[in-house]
Amino acid sequence: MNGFTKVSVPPVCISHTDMIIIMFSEFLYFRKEKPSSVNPDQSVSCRECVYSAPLFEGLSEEELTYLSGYTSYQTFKKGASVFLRGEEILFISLLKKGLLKVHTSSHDGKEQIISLARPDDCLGLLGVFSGKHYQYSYSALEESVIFSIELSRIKYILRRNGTFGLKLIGRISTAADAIIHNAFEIRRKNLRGRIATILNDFAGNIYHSDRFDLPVSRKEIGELIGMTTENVIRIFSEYRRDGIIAINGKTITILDKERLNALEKFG
Amino acid sequence: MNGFTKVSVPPVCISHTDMIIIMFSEFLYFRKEKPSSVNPDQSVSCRECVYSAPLFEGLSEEELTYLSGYTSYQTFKKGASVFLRGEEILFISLLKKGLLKVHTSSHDGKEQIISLARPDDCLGLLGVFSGKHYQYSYSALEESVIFSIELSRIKYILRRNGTFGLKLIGRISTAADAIIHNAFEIRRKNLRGRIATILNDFAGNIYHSDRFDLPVSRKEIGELIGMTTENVIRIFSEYRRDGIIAINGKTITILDKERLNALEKFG
DNA sequence: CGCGGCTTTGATGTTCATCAAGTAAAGTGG
DNA sequence: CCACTTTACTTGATGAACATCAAAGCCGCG
Repeated sequence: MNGFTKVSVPPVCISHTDMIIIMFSEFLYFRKEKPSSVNPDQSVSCRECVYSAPLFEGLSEEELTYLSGYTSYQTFKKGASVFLRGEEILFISLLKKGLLKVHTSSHDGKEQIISLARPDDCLGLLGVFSGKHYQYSYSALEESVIFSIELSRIKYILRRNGTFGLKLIGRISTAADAIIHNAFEIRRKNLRGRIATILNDFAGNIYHSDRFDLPVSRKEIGELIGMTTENVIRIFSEYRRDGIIAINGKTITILDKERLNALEKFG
Repeated sequence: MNGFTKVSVPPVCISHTDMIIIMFSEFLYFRKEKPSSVNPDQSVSCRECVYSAPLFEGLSEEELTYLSGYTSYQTFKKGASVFLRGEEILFISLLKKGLLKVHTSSHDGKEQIISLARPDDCLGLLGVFSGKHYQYSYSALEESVIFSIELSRIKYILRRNGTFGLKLIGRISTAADAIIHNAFEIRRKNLRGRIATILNDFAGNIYHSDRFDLPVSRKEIGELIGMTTENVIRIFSEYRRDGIIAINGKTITILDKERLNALEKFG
């Protein structure tokens, strides 16, 4: 029903003896489409990933080894679907590199983007413990690398290590709170303010540069901040005419940060 | 800074020998204003409350007894402030009876209501594990009873009982997800649909009756679903003219549920 | 009794979505 | 690789939805 089937394990992971176990685990599924491009970069390993993720600080050596034995990773090309709404959640997934959109479509077919997932974000964390299925779909906006740890193994650790639970709760809370805060902030703002907000977000929080390539279409920006494609474009054009930004296709350069900040606050 | 100071412990709780300990605990604070009316109803006890709350299912007798020793309760009159944004979170609080609004005001002074807290909801659960302070304010819309369990004691249990942690995570996830889902649903809808939604929410989820007294002003409804007071009233009037609802001051009667449902879906 | 907050209605203007139409860019199949 | 199709982008015109402003009645409260 949801497009899952077994597929070859990424080569780096196969080299772990531990990983062999996974192949026989009833919990192991991969997406029907082959991983769009398995990253051959040998510097990325599951063990290293688990060991270095801030989420797992405080776990014992033993626990880390245990988890890394049930970890795999996949690379997704730009545009590829990572998880679909309704799929069963079998992993805790950690975005290691890239950018995802978390989205859903309402019954009348209109797409809504709930949030963007950035490196070190966990995927589906909200839904994991309140339901068995993803509540939103996840799609790659850039080439993205995702580490997946079997959910049942995480739960095994959770039951034994309350401190880890506290940490995970913190993770979930922070992520959820950011989404909620954002949703209400966006709602308060007029269209000019919303565009200013998202531009500052890309420049400040995602790309850390005043010049960046938009990873999303104008339409997707509209879906993210609740406005129509046409108005996204209109306000982009307006900001360009006013010398606040420069636009070259997908490339945006912020020219007048002060006015943009003022616009973010007051529309 | 935030209006906390010691105050007499509610009588029922004082009767627990365990509770005496609380009085000397550095963690014990009560609000500066006396609890607006301490409920003398002897049928409500902290022990009973902790034992019966679904959140605590699965805890051992010992653990329950431990927690109930660090539990107190307070009654808040309609309109009273329960927690203020920015206050330190010292308790996990459980709304036992009544209705609260979870709200905040933006820097330009406009109020926004994030959600309504119903009986059995936990207060500030989102913020507890991501920060030390309440992110939103909580105010009573009806006379409300709140049980508070010392946060440090909860954490003590959490570290030792991973299953309880899993349960709490589920709680947090579910609550956060409901808020997020709601926020995006409301955003999709036009004003007519929003009013229909909130009327159905009051009738179906809160009062379980087609006839109920609105616990909020028209202004607050606007703050909750993102529209102006005037338009809330206008659409109320429109629905009354169309025979969908009857209005008598704060009393609302839903007359035509089918049309209301249709309006909720399609505006 | 008078004041302030809540409610209500009408008039007005702004903001924003929709529609339409055209250009550019990007994928697709022969 | 080119013709073809589709998708993304852009601008303008129009109207609908919604906020704002104004005015008046109502109610509770000190």
